[in-house]
Amino acid sequence: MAAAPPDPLPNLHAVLHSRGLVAQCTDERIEDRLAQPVTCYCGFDPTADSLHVGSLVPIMGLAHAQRCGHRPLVLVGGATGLIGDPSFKTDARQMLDETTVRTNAAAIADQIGRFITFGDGPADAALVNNLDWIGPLTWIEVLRDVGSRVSVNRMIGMESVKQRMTGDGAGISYLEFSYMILQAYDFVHLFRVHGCTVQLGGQDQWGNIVMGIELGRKMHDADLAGLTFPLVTKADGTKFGKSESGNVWLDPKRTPVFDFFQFWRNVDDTDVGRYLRFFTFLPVEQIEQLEQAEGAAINEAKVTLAYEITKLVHGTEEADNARDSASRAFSTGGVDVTGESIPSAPIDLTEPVGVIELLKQSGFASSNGEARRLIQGGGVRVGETKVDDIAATVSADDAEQGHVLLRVGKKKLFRFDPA
RNA sequence: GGGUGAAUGCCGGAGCGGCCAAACGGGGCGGACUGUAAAUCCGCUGGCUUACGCCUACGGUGGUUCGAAUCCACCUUCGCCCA
Repeated sequence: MAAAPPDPLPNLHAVLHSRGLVAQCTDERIEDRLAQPVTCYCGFDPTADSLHVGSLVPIMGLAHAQRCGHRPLVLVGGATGLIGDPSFKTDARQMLDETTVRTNAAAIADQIGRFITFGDGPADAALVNNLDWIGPLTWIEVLRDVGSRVSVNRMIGMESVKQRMTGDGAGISYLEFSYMILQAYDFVHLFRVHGCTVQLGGQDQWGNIVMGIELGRKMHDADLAGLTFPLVTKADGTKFGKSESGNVWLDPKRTPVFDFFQFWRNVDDTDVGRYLRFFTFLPVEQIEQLEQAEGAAINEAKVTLAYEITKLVHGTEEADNARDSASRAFSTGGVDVTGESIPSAPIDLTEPVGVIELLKQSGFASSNGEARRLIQGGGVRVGETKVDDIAATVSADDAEQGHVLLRVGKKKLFRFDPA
């Protein structure tokens, strides 16, 4: 074993624990294990060409690991993405083709690269794709080397499988059933090739992680461990990570930075402290101070939360932009909302354009009827002026500081830039 | 393979052959109140239309009827029971 690093780094488990990021771990003595630098991994599904905020917890987990001197492996599930994880899903997942999976994997790795450092150093992260080792496997090899060491009795006893086999679920196909074997095999492979001994994952991955550990013991007498992160919940009980417009993505093309910022700015009071711990690197002491705030002062903490996360994901400049735009739009009542982060589109104002048309172009209304209802409900403003006529139009004269700002409700903004 | 039940709008879930764009609940959106919070209250919630109205919609295809989400036949899918 290598000598301890000269500057003792904080213990990963202690760090994660202090931030409420530990749901379960397999090893009572995980702290001892993590006293030495280890190689750990966490998997991400390449189901889209961007991650969304739901993946931030595992990303932060890997980032903390790296900061504690460990070597993170980012596994993109190229192979498992071709199958679909059945864990706690009610339906079979859509399968993707290999080209898509490869493209998505690259995009995802790029996003994760903002949180952790890739390279060749001892604690530098590496990107691995399980398609590279699972792809070449033959059916016979798998059955003989892996299948002989896996108990179906155990598998059907797992909660994630049970749910699909009983009740009113959609049933489970053999394909999906095999998913967990692939994931277990990943762990064993990474142990063999990279000396990886710890797997991190969401709480829903517990069963899969445990399977990998058992398989490692049976195949190589390996001593593996796992740690899961808690499920991110919301005070109102709804699913975390969704906004009116669906998933909140890390890709600014899917979720404009302004909307991203606002997503965090608008979290429930009671969630702020937890989210600060989960999603920022701010010292716990500072977070404790922030969450002391009572009443309206808690908004301070929300701004910090939104700013810090936006900075991590989109960079300082974008974060400044979003924060300033938001504060102008909501606090000072000004209309100087020119920040680049606000969703916007060009417009031709040589002829007056109906407000209904603008509502449709901004995506706030999907039909004339919906746009009309919004106006009739009193929810539409152009700049600071409330629109109360469904036939209202906007012309070049209505542009303020060269822009037309369309507002729906209290929080939704869209900027039109006249050509 | 046999028997049986179901299939409705974003979801759940009602729905005597006409009064059904379809009760009710949830969700979502808008408004009031606030702190860009929560709770509460009010309104809206298929498309086109200023509106009268028209169109599309109750798994699919045909049929009965002046008229069908509601009746019949077949098909598809799912659930349950038996083998």
